[in-house]
Parts: sequence; structure tokens; C-alpha cells
Amino acid sequence: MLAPKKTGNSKLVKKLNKEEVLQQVVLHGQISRADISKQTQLSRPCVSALVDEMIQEGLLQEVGMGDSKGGRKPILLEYNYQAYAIAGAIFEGSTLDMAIADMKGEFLARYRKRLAQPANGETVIEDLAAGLDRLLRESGVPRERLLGMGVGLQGVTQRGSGTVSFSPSTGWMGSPIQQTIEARLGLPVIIDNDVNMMTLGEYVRGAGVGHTNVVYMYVGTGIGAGIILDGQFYRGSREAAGEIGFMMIGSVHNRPNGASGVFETHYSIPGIQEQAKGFLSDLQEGSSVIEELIRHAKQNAEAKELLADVYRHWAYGMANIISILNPEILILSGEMVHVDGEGVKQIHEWLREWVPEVPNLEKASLGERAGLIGAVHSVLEAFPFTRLLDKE
Amino acid sequence: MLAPKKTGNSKLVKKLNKEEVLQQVVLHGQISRADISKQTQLSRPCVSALVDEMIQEGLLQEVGMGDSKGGRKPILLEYNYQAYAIAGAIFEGSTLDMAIADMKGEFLARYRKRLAQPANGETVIEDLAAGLDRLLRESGVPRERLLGMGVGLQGVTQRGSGTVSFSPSTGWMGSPIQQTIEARLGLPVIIDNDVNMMTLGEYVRGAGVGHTNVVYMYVGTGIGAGIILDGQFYRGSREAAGEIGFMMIGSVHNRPNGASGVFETHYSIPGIQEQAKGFLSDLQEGSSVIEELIRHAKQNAEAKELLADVYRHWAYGMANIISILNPEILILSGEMVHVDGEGVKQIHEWLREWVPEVPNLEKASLGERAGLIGAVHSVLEAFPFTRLLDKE
DNA sequence: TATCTTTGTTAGTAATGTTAACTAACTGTG
DNA sequence: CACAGTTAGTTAACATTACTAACAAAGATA
Repeated sequence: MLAPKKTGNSKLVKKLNKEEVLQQVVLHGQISRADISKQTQLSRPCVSALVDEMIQEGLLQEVGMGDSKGGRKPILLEYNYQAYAIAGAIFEGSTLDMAIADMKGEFLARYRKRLAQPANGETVIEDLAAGLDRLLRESGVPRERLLGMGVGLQGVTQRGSGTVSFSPSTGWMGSPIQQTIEARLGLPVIIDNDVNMMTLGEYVRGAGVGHTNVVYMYVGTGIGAGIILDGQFYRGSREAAGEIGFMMIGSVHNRPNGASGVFETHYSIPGIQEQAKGFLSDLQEGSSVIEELIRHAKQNAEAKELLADVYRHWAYGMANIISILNPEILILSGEMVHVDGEGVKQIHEWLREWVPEVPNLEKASLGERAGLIGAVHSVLEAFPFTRLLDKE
Repeated sequence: MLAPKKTGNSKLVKKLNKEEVLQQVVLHGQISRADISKQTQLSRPCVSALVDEMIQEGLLQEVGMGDSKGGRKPILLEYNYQAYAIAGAIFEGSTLDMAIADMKGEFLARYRKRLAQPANGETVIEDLAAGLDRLLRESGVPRERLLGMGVGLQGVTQRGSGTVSFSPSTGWMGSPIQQTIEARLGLPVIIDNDVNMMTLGEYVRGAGVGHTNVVYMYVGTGIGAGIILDGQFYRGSREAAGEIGFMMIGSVHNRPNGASGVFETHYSIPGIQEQAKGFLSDLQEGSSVIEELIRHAKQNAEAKELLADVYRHWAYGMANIISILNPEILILSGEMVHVDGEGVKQIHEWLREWVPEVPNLEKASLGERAGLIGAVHSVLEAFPFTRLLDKE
């Protein structure tokens, strides 16, 4: 029942070998049967047979001849990235941002909608369904080619059980919302919070590419982190890993209430605004608190002091993360992307003074697309190339 | 070359299936061929064939009849834990502590020796070789049945490359010491620092049993942590994960020198001793600083205050670890095992106030045997039951 | 004692990958 | 420009492995 039955005369090996062949193709972009054979230690006849099957299934395609290496020209094979498609959706504030993508993660169509606030959980699902219909029409992808949808949202999610315990922007609470959406759309759905989705996006397409230990640090309304260790997303035993807002940092003030930890209370954007309210009362809609603070710091001594204090405490947080996790790269996101070169340099210097192994410090590079890219890849992660073989 | 060749006509499946059979036997302790067949979805004839081979190889043995369930009595099979043996060694201070164990990790013989100080790297290797000879003789294990040796030591190790960069107790520095020892002993050797070995020990046999996300926090001469996430040891990108002594904690004092971070500087045992030198000058050899401090705190107000400060800052450190990693259990070791029930309760209360998901807080349960047990298991980890099948 | 159950084995079959030998197609050289 | 040498891909015969079906062994139950 549970175990994948090594049916009849062991299709298992065949599947494993097909996976390996597929992996080689994806890895090399274009490759011939003969080269796959060399890479995989599988015999040429075997590779030929497996490749032929996968061409039948639409997973691979022949794309022409390669250059001769002194003999017959090889037939180049390519993964058919259009074989399947994936959808992604992000709820950020009051907007719903959706996209449909091929198996490379390349967007084929995109769609945005403003949602009425406060959100009503049921109409939001209808919005999602309508958006998906439109994306399918626009991209020309047939519905049965869609593998699934990744949904990211601000709030508190339990990815394991597919539930959402707090999310004003969608109005989803409590109930097993993942199953509800799956039933409505007729598709596998993955739900996760927006920081995790952005982390994944930066990991596969942004600043994190090529690294295996990545921490994505987000400062906005709250402070949180996404953690990827040894190439795997780490979520913690109760999906509460990366809740770095609860760190006890710097001289420990009394907390105003029991809601949030010291770090987040004082050094998230609302916390900073609170500290800066003496001179930062005239904030424009949509402008960056950090940018404003940097501007004020050029003339105002009080602002300058606060800015240095903020940087310093952010650096304390980073030092703690680094001490514990020794990541290769720390990706700065949210309002942190507005820190100027000067500020990053300062933080880097402190870290060099405090900890033995300072990682790369880089700003998030995908901007507002990070979450959507991550949402799409969350599905790719659940249906890796190699698992497509199960689809018969 | 690299890939395990699916030689001839795919021995791979056979190996996979053998692994699964072996796993079932280990899991159940005693089990019949028929039950293995039910558990694994493999046919009874297939299981029989695989089991017979493994009996030939000495990995399994028949141990008698089980109870009838209405028909023929089953023949019970057991894993032969004596099929192979493993050695472990720990250098702690000036003593070398060694053991030889069966595949269950059960010690068959143990051996201790005081080493001359300062240690000379070459004679230490000879001590290791002599100790191993003695253990083999004493336990009656033939040398060719020995799978490998795990070596734990105080200091800085690079397990990946098998080198040791700092280790006064062994005198090993720089050179690829792992290969040197392997050549001398004719055995695979695994070298790691003592905290990692103790972490592993507690994980497989001590307080960490049954958990998948474990942080082992050690306070002694230094402060460090061993980290196991999703059942895997996490070492960080440059093997510097768990260097929690570098955390920036509490009100940040100026550091006396560049050698170590704030947390370790003030709240490791030497740091505490420094702070307590007003009233804690008369320490006996071999006594516990924390025990003494607790004793003094009963009468001396200054000691009481320091003790509370120490607990509080340890708790800050734990809060940071918990915020980032959300482990299921935090194992307290080193001098922390001397904290009394009162102290643990206090720390627990603080944590409940500060962070949303407080893990189990437990003292290390294996005492000084933890490191040795871990050393033995580091080899078991590298040669899991299932990988013994490669030994033909 | 006769029948039913459960365990374990034997015999024949199907699936899969391998090697060896072959065809196809191209390069380079005298 | 023909021919040897090389590389790519295919075909055919064979080996390995696990499966199903049938059977033998051994005990329970009535």
C-alpha cells in the first residue's frame, strides 16, 4: 500500500534510471544519448530505450544535430519545459498577484487584482479560481497540463497540515484551507507564508543561487527569516524556525506587552517608526522608512544616532544567526534593501569583528517577484522533474 | 566510477531490497520471513532468497521458533549484532578513553589511559594503536571484523577533510591526521570534536532519543552547541555551525580582546569564575564552579546576583537558538548539568515568557560516556546496517 | 483423524539491463 | 575521392532478479 511496489519485475530500477537520464538532460540543457550513457554508466541501448519512452510521453524532444566529434553527429535531446505548467499566487497586502509558468519557472502569463478589504475567505477563493482561468486562457496551457499551484500569503501558515491560522489579507483562518482550495481548483495546492516563498525564490533564481546554506532575513512589519540548510528548507519542529523576531538582543528593555519579542518590538519597521516619531512624523504613503531615516540622518543628529543603533542591532541579530548556523550567504530583504552601501559596509565590518566566519551579505535581488517565483518553485519542488515519471 | 554501477543486470534492486529486509529485522528485533514479506511488499520467495544469502554472509541468524498463528510456526530471524564491531576513542583533557562495541553500540570492552602532557602527536597515535590492540584482545573480536574507529577530541576539527587545526591534548595539528591514523591502524577513521561526538551520543542513546530536531548546548571551558536538524547533523558551510559562544547577548560589554565573543567571554566557566573571583577564590581541584556558586548563593547576596545573571544570560542564548531553530529538545550539558531544579525551572519560566514554542529542556543523561558512545555511533552512521551489504 | 492455516520452498515466467555485434553517418588523409 | 578510423545509435542474445502459482511442511482446531 504505502511503499512504492516493486511491481512485477521491478519497475523501480527503470524509474530510477529514467530519473537519472532526465536529470542529465536537465543538467546539461542539450545532450545526446551517447553522452548520457557515459555520464550515467548506463549502457547505450538502455539509454536509448528509456529516452524513446520519454519522448513518447512528451517529456523529452529531439532538437537537432550536434557537432561531430570525429564520427556520426549526435542527436541532441532537450527537456520539454512546456510539457507541464505550474501556477503561483501571492497575497501581499490587498493585492493578489498570480502567474503561470513552465517547468523552467519562466512566467508564461501574469495577472494582478486588487481585493476588497476586509477580505472574505470564500470570495477570495473565487478570485483565485477566476485568475487561474484567465491565466490558462492567456497562456494557452490546457488545464490537464497544470501540475499544481503554490500560494504564498502574509500571516501564519502550517504548511504540513495545509492550514492557515492568521491571515487578514485572505480572510482564511483555521479550517483546512488547502484541501478546500484543492477541491475548488481540482489541483494540488501548496500553502506557505510569504517569507518562505520569497526565500525559495531567492534561493533558486536570485541571490542564493549556487549556495546550499542560505538565510533570508526579512525586516518589514515584522522580522523573520527563511532558512535553507544543506539545500533543504528547514522549518523547525513546529514550523516555527526562523522566528528571529523573538531573539533577545542588545540591552534588554522591558517589553511593552507579551505580543512580540525584543528584536521585533524595537527593530522592525513599526518599532523603528515608534523610536523615530520625534522627527519622522511626515511619512508619505508608500515611501520607505529606512530611506527617510537615511535622508534625515544627514542633517539630524538624533536620526543619525537612531540609524546607527538600528544597523547595530540588525548586525547583532545577524551575528547570532551566523554563530548558530554558519551560512554561506545572508540575504537582506524587506526594508533592508534600502540600506545604502555605507550601511552595508558598516554592518559587514562589525560582523568581521564579532564572528569568525562572515558569510556573503547580499540584498535580495528579485524585488517583488521573489514571492511569486518562490510560489511557482514550491510546486516544482513537490513535483521535481524526476517525479513526473509517476504520471505514467 | 562515481555512481554505484548498476552492474550486470542491475544488482541495485537486489541491494535495495536486501537493505529493506535488513531494516525490518533491525526494526523488529525478531521477525519471520513471512512477516518481512508482508511488511515490505516483497514476495515470500524473494525474501527467503535474500535472507538465506544474508545468513550465509553472517549478517542474520535464525534464533528459534515463534508462536504459531494457526499454522506452521515461523522461524524467527535476528540481526547478528556481533557480525562486526566498531571502536571509539575520546581525548578529554589528558586522558584517552577507548571502547570497542558491537553493532548495537553496546560496549564489549573499555580502556583508559593517562597521556603524558604536553602530548606528542606521534606517540599519541601509538597509544591509540596499543589501546586498540588491547581492546581487540580483551573482547575477542577478530581485527578483520572491525569496521572503523571514531575519534573525538577537544579542539577544532574539520571533519570533511579529516584534519585537526587545534588540539593541545593530542598534539595533532594541521596535517591530514585522519589519513595518517587510517594508514597506521589499517581502518577507516572518523575525526570530530568532542561536543559533536557527545551530541551524537545523546541523540542516539541519551536525552535526544525519539527527537528529530535536537540542540545540544555545552558550557565548559568554552560554549558550543551540536545541532541535529530533521535527523541530520548540521555542520554549517565551513563546519562552524554551533559556535554559539560568539553570540552577542545581553548588554554588550567591550570585549577584552579579539579572541572570543561576548557570550563565551562572560558566561563560559572561565568567564563566570572571573566575575566571581571576589568570593570564589578557594576552588578545589575537580569541583564544579556552578555547584560552588549555588552553594555560595544561599548566603552571599553577591553570589546570588551573579548566579541569577548567569542563568538569565544562558536563557538569552537559549531564546536565540530557539527563535532561529525551533528545536524539539534542548539538551543542557557540561557545567549546566549542575544547575539545580530551581534553576532549570527559572530558566524555563523565562523562556515561556519570551518565545512562543519552548522546547523540552533536559540535562544530558549519559554523563562522561556520551562522547564515547557518540564516537562509536559516528562510525555506525558511516556504515549503517544497510551499507554492510557492500562488504560482499 | 481430517481439514484449515500459516510458513517456507520450488518451478516457471516476465521485466529489465548488459554485452557483442551491427548499421549509420561523419572526419581526415594519402 | 576512396578508405580507414571514429562516434552514434540499434538489434539480438543473454543474465539477473523478482513475480505468480503450486507445493510441502508443520501446527491448530474440531
